[in-house]
Amino acid sequence: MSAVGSSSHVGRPRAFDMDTALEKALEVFWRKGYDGTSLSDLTEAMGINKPSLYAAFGNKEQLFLKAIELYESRPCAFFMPALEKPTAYEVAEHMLYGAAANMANKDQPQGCVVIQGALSCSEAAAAVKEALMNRRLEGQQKLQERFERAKAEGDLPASVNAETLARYLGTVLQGMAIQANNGATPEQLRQVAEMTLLAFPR
Amino acid sequence: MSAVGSSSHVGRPRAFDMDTALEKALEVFWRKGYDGTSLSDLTEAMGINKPSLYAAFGNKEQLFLKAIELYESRPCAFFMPALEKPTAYEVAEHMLYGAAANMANKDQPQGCVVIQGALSCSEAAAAVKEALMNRRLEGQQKLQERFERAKAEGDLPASVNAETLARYLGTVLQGMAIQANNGATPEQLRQVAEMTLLAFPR
DNA sequence: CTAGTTTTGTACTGGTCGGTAAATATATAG
DNA sequence: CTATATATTTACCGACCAGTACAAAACTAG
Repeated sequence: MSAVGSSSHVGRPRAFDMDTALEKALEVFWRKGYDGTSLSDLTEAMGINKPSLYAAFGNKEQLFLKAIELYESRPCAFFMPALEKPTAYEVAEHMLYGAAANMANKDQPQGCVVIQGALSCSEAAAAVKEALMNRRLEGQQKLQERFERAKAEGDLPASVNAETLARYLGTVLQGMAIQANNGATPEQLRQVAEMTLLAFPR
Repeated sequence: MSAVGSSSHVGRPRAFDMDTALEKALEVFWRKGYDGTSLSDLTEAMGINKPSLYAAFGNKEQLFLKAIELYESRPCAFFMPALEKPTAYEVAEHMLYGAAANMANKDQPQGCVVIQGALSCSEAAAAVKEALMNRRLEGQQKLQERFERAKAEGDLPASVNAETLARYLGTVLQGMAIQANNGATPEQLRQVAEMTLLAFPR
């Protein structure tokens, strides 16, 4: 066993950076959706040839799933951080205003790739569609659990239905993606966030 | 000029019904989206061959647009009828509960084809995407105008921002389509509708 | 009947799809 | 240096894409 630094590779070194290539792929999938994105779109945006793409990421489907993982783990992702706010109301608040800022951010495609990546799609995209469905359901489930915890902590009244509250919030967040897709500005989405919070139990 | 009854046609008669064929096409586009639907999907579902499709409907894009027209003029469409309710609150109420029933209706694809037909899509679908965007904006505009009328009629307080209210409602309605796509039941969507109305000015 | 008109099924177009085989290039290990 | 391992480029695969040419079929008009 030889002492190995963090990078001792045999063979020709990769000529591109996998992370930045994955960012490029994410951007294309985000704008065009899974069905609407061709391998040519991807290789052109990533600046690599097809065999390099397949060697590095598997195939189109696996590349998409890796892009989604990147999307959710980005520094600008707002969902998970919002869950950690101290009160249920602040959770909702940060999530809604985070979505308003993020989904209408002009520096990236409008909306949310988890929502619009494969909403209606071909059979070829069925697995991808299901993966995205599960992500959305898991997000809502986490929100529900957070609200159940808030009830246990006395932060929300016991009369509140955590599942309904989570679904209401999830519905607005998902609707915001469509609004952003339609050209809504961050300010307009903030107004929606403000109205949404009016229905929140205090 | 000869007196013409409603049906005097020269040439070989069409062997299929255009309306039912268009219904079938709508169902496919609804489930698979514009990019995800192939001409083979369409001809198979419609029970006709490609030349018949092209002769009757133009091409894939025109067929899609005609299917959307059909969708919006269906008897089960809820949007336009809701606009005619006497009060702003009832407008919102009927729209939300109509959406809950319609979008999660198990007898048809889940969600709304105007929302999910071409959300993220290829360049080939750009015209279709824009047409759907405009439909969504027009719907929200009609809602806004209805709420402005309600303010003029004293049915809504003058302090209400009709545009924001319309956007809030539009956001929830669009979010409901995603929820339905995720398998939400009509009852679950009704609960969302109920919460949404809590934020409505009375 | 014939002439004219439209729809039908079959077969085909050039182009693009996702994916890969094979040869060449560039690194490390010894 | 040689041997080995990995990445690169080029060229290609069969399948499918949206769309169409063409001739046979089925109707009306006269």
